[in-house]
Amino acid sequence: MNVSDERIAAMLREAGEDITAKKDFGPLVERSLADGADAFFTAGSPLGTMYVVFGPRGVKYATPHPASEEDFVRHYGETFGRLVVPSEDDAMSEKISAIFEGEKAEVAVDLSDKTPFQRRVMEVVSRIPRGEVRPYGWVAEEAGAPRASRAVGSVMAKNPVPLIVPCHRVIRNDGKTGNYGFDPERKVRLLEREGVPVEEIAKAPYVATPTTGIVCHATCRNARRIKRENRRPFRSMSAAVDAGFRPCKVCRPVAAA
DNA sequence: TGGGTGACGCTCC
DNA sequence: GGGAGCGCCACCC
Repeated sequence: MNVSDERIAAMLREAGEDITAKKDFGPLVERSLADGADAFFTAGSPLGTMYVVFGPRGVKYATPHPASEEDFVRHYGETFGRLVVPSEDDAMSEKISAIFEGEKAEVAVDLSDKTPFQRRVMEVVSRIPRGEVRPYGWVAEEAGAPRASRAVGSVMAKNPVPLIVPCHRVIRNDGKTGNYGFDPERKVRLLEREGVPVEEIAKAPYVATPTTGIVCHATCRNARRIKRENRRPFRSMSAAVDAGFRPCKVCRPVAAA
C-alpha cells in the first residue's frame, strides 16, 4: 500500500477536526496507524458509484451506499472501528474499475477475518466466470460441504465485496435467480448485462446433448456450443442423470444433496 | 453453549 | 405451478 503514516497524519490534521468532532476516533486512529490504515477510492459500477476499501492484504470492503466521502469515512469507522483514508494507489483503482467494467477479477481479496468455510465459499464464487451462473448447492459441494447450501446463502448475504466476489452469479437450484442484498431485481439486471439468459435458465438450468451423453449447467461454456437441434433442457440434475446423461467435467453439475 | 436465524432445497399437496 | 412444512448447515449471539 502506498499510503504512508505521514500522509495519514496529514489527513488527520486536515480533516480530523470535522471527523472527530462528532465521535471520539482516537482509539480507532491509534489502532489503524499501528498496522497500516485502510485506503479507499470510488469507482463507477453497475450498482452505481462504489466506495472500495483495501488494506495490505487486498480488497476488503465495497459498498454503493454512502452519499459523500465524509459519510463513507464515518460509516467505515463506525462499522469496522478503523480509519480509512483516500487511496494514492492508482493501479489498484484501475484494476477494480476494470472488474466493474466486466474484466476478469484478478485482485487479492482480504478474507483474513473469515472462517475457513466462508473463505472456501468466497473462493469458489470468485471462480464463476462472467456470463455464467451456478446454484447455491453447487457452491456448497465445491466448498467441500455438499449439504450446506443454506449456509452458502448466509455467506453471500454478508459478502463484503459485491461484484468483486460475484455473488450475483449464484442462483437457486431450480434456475430462479433467488435473493440479493441490493434487491433481487438488480441481480437479474446484473446477470442480463453479463449475457446470462435469465428467463431461459429459469425454465431449464441444465442442458444435455445426446451426441456426447453429457449434461452441463446451462451457462457452461460447453453447453453454449450445443447445437439447437441437439439441446435437451432439464429442470434438475437428477432428471438428466435419470435420462442417462453424465455430468460435464468442466462445470461439474451435481444433483442437490 | 444451545437455540435462533437465513440470498436454500426437497417433498407433499 | 406454487406454497407450506421441514431438514439442513454454519454462524451468531
